[in-house]
Amino acid sequence: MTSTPPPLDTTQLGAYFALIEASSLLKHSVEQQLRDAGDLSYVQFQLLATLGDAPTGSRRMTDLADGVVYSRSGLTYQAQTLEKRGLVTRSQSADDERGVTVTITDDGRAVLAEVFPGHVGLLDDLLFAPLSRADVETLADILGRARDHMRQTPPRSAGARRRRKAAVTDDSQ
Amino acid sequence: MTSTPPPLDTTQLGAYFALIEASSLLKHSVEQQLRDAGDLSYVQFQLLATLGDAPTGSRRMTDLADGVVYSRSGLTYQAQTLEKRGLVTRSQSADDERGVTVTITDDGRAVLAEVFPGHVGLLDDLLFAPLSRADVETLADILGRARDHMRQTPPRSAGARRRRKAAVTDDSQ
DNA sequence: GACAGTTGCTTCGAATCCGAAGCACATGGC
DNA sequence: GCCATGTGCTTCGGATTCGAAGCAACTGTC
Repeated sequence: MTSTPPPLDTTQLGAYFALIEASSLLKHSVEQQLRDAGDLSYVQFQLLATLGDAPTGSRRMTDLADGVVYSRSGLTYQAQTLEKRGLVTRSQSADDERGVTVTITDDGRAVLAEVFPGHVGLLDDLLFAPLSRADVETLADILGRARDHMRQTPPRSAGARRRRKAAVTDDSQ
Repeated sequence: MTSTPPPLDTTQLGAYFALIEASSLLKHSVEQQLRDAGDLSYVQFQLLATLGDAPTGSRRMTDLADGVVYSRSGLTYQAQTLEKRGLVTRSQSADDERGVTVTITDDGRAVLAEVFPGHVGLLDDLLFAPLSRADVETLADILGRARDHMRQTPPRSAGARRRRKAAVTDDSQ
């Protein structure tokens, strides 16, 4: 028997629903903007942005997948798509024969630059408009803690083959 | 083009990323739990929960779609799936011949009751564990406002049929 | 009542997504 | 070196998703 069907109180329920709804609404809108502005899906944008943010402009597949919270197979698919469009290149990792390093190209950076203003504008309109500066800071703090906690806490029955701790590979030095 | 790439400051970026990442991580974990506990996808759970929450246990398709931020066609697909499993029924609306009313069945409620404890438990572990009571309240407030704002603000291309883009030049008539 | 425009839902096709299985390389024990 | 096991990525099959197009019913105007 389930000992106690632990009822979430109204506040918790409200926070949970607000989180899910807000992120869904935002994601949908952003997705449309990205599609219009640069024919990118949300994941593709996230990937390009992640790569563009990296010092070397490149990352390993697994790290990318973890970064954007995506399945490995899904990432393979998207990486292929992006490669076909010339926005990234894929090459064998230097130190690990089976590793694949994904690198953003100049075209990729160009597309990124193309969509970014609109992206930011949309965020301002939809997400930040009704929020004060303090709200945004608080939000970043609270959700940041939640995210960090979830990243550390493996799902109860992680079916994954094995969870490996990140050994931050410091690139060229 | 926009000559001013309005740069989001670090805090805004942090809030945005935290929102996306937190909701993604949460959604993925919840999805697994729902799959294991009751063979439900996240949307299906949302639909059942929405119906179970309604006084009459039923809603119109469009209202459901809006509620869970979903496409109409996607909802049709899921409603069919749920109907095949006997968790909901679909019937013609009384007042509108073309409207379809979806109603949760006893089996549907049973499945809902089956997965709910685990669902709540997971939320406690993943989302609420690192947050104080005040955090949760604040979160509900801020994200609630953001959600309400987004619900009111039609996306630039709302997709409604009557809403035609100005860019389309065939303004026949 | 007939008409045109609108709305509710479904069908259709194509894209995207995931988990499981598979392949290739890596690593440790012998 | 050789095997067992672990890890990185891809392939495969199936499920899910969306937008556009289509059909049926509603609405207002005349």
